Amino acid sequence: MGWIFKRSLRRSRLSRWSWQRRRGAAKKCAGSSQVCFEVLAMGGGHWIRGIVDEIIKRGDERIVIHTGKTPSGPIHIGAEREQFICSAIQRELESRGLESTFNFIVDSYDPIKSIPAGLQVPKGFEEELGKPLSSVPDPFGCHNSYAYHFADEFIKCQPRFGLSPNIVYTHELYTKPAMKDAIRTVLTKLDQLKAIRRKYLHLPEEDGTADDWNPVMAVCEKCGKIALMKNEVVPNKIDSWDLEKDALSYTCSSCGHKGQGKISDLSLKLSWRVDWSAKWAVFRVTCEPAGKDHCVKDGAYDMGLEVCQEIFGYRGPLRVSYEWLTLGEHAMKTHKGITFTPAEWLKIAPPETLRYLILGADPMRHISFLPERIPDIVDNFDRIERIYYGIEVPPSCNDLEHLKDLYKLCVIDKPRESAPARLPYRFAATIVQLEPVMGRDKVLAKSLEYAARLHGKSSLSDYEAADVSLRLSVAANWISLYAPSQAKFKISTGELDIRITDEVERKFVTSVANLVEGNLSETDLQNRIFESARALGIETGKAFSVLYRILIGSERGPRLAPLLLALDRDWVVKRLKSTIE
RNA sequence: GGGCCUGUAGCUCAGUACGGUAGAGCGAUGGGCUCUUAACCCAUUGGCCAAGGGUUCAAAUCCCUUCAGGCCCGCCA
Repeated sequence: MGWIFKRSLRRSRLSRWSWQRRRGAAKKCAGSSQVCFEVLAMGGGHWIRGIVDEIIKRGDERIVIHTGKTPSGPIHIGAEREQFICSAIQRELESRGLESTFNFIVDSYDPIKSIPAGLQVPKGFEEELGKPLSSVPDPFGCHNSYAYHFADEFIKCQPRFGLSPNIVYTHELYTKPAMKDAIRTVLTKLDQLKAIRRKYLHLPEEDGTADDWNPVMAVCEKCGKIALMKNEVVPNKIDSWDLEKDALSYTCSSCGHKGQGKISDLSLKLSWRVDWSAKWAVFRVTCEPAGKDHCVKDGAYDMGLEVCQEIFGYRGPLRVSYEWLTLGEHAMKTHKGITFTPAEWLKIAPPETLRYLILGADPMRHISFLPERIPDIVDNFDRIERIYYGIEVPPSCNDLEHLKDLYKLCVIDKPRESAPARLPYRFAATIVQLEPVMGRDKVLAKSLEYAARLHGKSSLSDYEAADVSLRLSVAANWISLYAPSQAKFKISTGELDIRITDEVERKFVTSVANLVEGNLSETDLQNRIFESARALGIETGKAFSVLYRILIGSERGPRLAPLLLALDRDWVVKRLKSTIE
């Protein structure tokens, strides 16, 4: 009998730091013979603690944490939700002195069902549909297969996000004796399995003779396909088998080939609900998170647990269900080409901030992510970092324990001894736009100086300096790829149609032009501009916006003196004067 | 049709387990600052807590109904 880990959303929201766990009376789930417990976290801290309490309570000999993904195309950041939950479980276990194994199952043996929208593939690629992903060529030509290409793209990001699971490819796994045995078990207990399946799919009860379903699929030796992909998926059917002789025959639904051979030699696979259970049993999985789509009543997880128990004799893993991470309002769909990959995240934001986005939210909450909100996310991460180190006080003292836990789960390595000096993302996004005029070195130097000054340090450690540099480069990418127009500015080099008519403003612009010609230092120039504005009786805010309009066509802008000094002096003077002619 | 989840300020979300003055950040507005790298500080603004009903001295919170959105109920993963 599988244990169901039912997390009641209403009772487990992120910021109820003062959670309690209550072991409710066991209650029967309607329509299922399984027992549900409402598991609530006890005490303060992060929700991961409640999950780990449950894991420990199982008393498994070895703790095995699983995640899985089918590399049917680019793997998006939603898949990281599962990865990070596992990573967080592992860290929490570690902090309690417990070791665990973390496997990432790449379902490379699944057939390719469609070609994701927007993916450039060679001509005639449709011919590959129905083959296992592991034997479909890589359309980019850089990996041994389609499966490897997309799996690797995802996997190679993982160490940067602070995790390194063991990778298991199912096309390799299925050659192992343990999986062959699982297939033999399935064939032995086929009638029992059919009955379970009929129950979950709400099919009418039958005597079983008319039900010719069989979860064992064979890869055709002739055409290499495991299923026919037309309007629907038609798997290659098993015609007969003889377990005494370990023999099996099949018909290919694509090319019609009839093949036969030994179970130990043929390329066989189980269809997915049974496949999932078989893997749970083979690896003795303690816990596997799954998307809420699989976790609904009588869904794949429910059925999988029963199959695992009844057919394979293992009670199955603890379920942790999680909601989708959407791109704004849109669910990410690999086959529709709506994706945002971990690699894209790393281009525009520091890695720990994705952990923050995902682990900061209760698993059962939607996370709606939009790339233009990256600065908020990074700022919020910086804020919990300051709270962790006691530099800032959280709005409510109840938050403290949760936020400290959360911070520890987000940092890539271990928290440092003291708060690292960070360059604010918004600062980075601004100054980086001056790179064309200031040059990369000067931008970096200014940024290092600013980060040090903000944190009251005279110099930065190597780690801090590297982080400042990283933030500059991700902010630059964000500006060019995702920043909304109000975050961007451009030196307006084109013809100006601004004419300053107000007499006082004309005087102000003239005096600034003179100041720029005067070869002043940065601080002097900045101060003199203010003095000049005040002397003329213009509001300083208004005075500055006049200058920003002339230079970058915006009401506001980066600190003015450095901007003026970074630009070509003659050009600035000419430009300022052109507005008052 | 059956089931699960969601709906709180312009935006992102806390608060719902155990009913007790409607919260934060961002934004917007105003003010301040020998004065801004879209900064900072202060203040203000903002909500019929999706709608309706019920229970209660008291409901965002518990119960019922409705509406809107997401997802599952495929021999697919």
